[in-house]
Amino acid sequence: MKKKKHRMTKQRKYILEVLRQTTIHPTADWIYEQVRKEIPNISLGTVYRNLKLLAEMGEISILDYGSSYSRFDGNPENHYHFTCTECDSVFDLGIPMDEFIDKEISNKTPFLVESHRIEFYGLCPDCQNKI
Amino acid sequence: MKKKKHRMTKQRKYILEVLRQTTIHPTADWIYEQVRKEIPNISLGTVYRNLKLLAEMGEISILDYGSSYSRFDGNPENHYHFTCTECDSVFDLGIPMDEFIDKEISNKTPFLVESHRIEFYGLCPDCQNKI
DNA sequence: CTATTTGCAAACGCTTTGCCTGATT
DNA sequence: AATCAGGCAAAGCGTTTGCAAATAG
Repeated sequence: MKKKKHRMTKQRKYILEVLRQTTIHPTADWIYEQVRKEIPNISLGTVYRNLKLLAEMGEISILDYGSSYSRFDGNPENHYHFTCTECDSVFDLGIPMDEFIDKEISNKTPFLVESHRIEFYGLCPDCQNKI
Repeated sequence: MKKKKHRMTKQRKYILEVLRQTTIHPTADWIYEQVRKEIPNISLGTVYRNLKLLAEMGEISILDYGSSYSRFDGNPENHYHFTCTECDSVFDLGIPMDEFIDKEISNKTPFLVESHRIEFYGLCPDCQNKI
């Protein structure tokens, strides 16, 4: 594992700056539009490459959920899931939904919370043994 | 709003059956492969159309995470989010992470939990006023 | 210098859609 | 007959990648 050197190009620097100065959790395209005001000929590919790199560097975070494709669940009831970070399997958790947390957050914040989902991450039994 | 009638075709029926008999939270493609064993000339498009319809009917649930594109966050620290179901805005919640929940789930289940994320859904202040 | 990064455009991969034929009521 | 669903293939769309030229250190 060789450590790579990262240059702080003006593109990278400005992308990070734009992201640090907003709280709207923008899409790549929105960021692209903002950066274009300063660096008109930047390409979308560069934006994507830098967002990915900045996330790897721990400077920002990405709010997708890992895989690119959807998963389907024969159980239509809301319930919690556990995703193994090693093998990507998704399991149902047999623990009950927290009934009160929505109300609690509604009281503590200006948001009216109607539902929530919790995703746990870690190692499934099989992968705990493999490592 | 007119209510549509849904016929229970053999394709739809078998897709639902496959999904009900597994707990692996499969992808559309995996479902397609399973159904093909029974209905060899079914098309992927039909699988997608039915999965979407079954979800609308409340028979199954889809584990994608809403929008098709990623959102980026200038804050690399893990924290909770609130998504407005009306305007799709994403907000940071100023509440602290629950430090103990990972251990609690690790104790109660066979999974080794290393982290979790919680997404709350409901109405943001602006949209509460609009409705 | 030279390894990294960029712009451009083409490719990717999952999902959706249009169109027409076939099935159901 | 009228409506709903399916098969097929093309289109869609956000994202990734290959490549030659540019550039940071």
